[in-house]
Amino acid sequence: MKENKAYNSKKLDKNSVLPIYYQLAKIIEKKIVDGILKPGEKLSPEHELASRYNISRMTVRKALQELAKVNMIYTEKGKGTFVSKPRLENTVFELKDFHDEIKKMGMEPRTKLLGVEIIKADKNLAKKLNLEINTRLVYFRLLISAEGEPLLYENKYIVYSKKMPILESELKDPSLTNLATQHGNYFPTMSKRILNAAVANSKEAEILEIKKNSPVFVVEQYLYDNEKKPIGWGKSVCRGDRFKFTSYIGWTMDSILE
Amino acid sequence: MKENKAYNSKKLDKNSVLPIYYQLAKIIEKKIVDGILKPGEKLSPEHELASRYNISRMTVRKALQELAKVNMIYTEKGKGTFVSKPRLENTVFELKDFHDEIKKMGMEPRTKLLGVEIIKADKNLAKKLNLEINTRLVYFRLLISAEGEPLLYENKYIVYSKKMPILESELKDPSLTNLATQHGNYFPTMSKRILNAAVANSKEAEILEIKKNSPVFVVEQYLYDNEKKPIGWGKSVCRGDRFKFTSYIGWTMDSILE
DNA sequence: GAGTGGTCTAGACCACGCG
DNA sequence: GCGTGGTCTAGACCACTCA
Repeated sequence: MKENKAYNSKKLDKNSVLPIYYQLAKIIEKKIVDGILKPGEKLSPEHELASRYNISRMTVRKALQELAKVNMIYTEKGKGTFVSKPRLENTVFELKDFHDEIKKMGMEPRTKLLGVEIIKADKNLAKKLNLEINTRLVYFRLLISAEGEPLLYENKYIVYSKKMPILESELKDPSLTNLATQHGNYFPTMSKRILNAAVANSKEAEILEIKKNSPVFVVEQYLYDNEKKPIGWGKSVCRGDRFKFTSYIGWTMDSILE
Repeated sequence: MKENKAYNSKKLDKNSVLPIYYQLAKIIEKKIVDGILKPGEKLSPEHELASRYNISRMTVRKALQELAKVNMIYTEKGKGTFVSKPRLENTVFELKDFHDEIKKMGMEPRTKLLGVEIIKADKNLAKKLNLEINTRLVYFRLLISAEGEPLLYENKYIVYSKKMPILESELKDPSLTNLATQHGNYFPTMSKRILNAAVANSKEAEILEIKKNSPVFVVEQYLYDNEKKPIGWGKSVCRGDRFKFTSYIGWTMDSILE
């Protein structure tokens, strides 16, 4: 095709505070966003970019790496580097610890411990945690509120392994990971979460002070140790009228180097 | 502290098919997972790792980069490299195009076009798309099903800018991005999505063949061009009994080099 | 076999954090 | 001032792809 007339190359300022690889990445990004380089098209080979801009190939690679990190380009070994098709549908919704989520919303979360007890696993829990029936578990019931309004009702079960008082400080971080670390001998290394849409049942509605059958998010969390053995399970019911998940995705590189 | 007795260093196999940086990353990962290196602790400086393992510093950096990519370590300029605290609550839920989601579930999606028309923006749409009232929009109504069962009801609005017939092939990818690319003169570069929990209203319930007030996910999507001007908006209602979002997070590096 | 990206080296200079 | 990570160079060899 040879549509690269090359001498339209913007210059790199080697004395700039901005790293050269960043400047180059920006130049290529602009060509893509402006449509000079179209999705599917092949970029010039690395060695050619290196000689064209009078920089080392490693620096070119660093620039391309940044663009690859945000999915604007991809490489195929032995073939070349290509412009990706924009896939603005591939978004991710972040869900951090709910305490953090609430802080992010600009409020101060408060945790109320509704109950803690040692229980024996029933059939259902035994199955979820892949344990024998009657294995002892620590069972937490928590209510998280902000500004006097209940937001979140949580039930968490941790495999019991050591006696530990409930510390006031724990309520500052009632995440499953933290509870398991405090109340179990296991070191959690893996976690699985499932997000469901549901409606509040009578009990949940009462606790959350919403109407029965109001929409809620239900987040289940499984926690595993480094041998993939389950060590905890939790279920959080969040008010649908107070939580939503937002995600942004951009066909730009703005995320890097903020 | 000097707890690095150093000569416990596992050896690197320079003739292995596995890259050296990957072998080193795995060695360090193991030290972290085994608790030899604890969260918050400082790693040996890069130059020290380089000389200890008889490799170049650039290779050490590549190894550390891989670990940083999965948040096991982080660097602080001028200070050093440190082991992160495990944050198993910081998960992300992926939501690709619904067509892809359905395929991922092992089913073959079918899209039915319930209607297309050119409409004029009312007050509500004008506000959402930041346009004048009465601006012309293309309005799509879609129903996506799999195995004879309706799963998803979508309403999408694209800023009208060129006449285009509705192509059969479009229904293979009825994503907002694709529709906007086909039916607008704008090149979408940014997208925002909002995920809500809700209950189906009468109309949605009828179309999705579920009971009124059943739980549903509602995904709103805004699409912008490279000047951040809105060019499309959509609302997808998904059956809560058929969709859930799952996410895994692991304190390991297994994702790299698949 | 020619062209490509993936890995690696052995140096170098810099800006930053801290005492 | 010293130690640290961040950037950069000018080479090298390899494995892969495709004609």
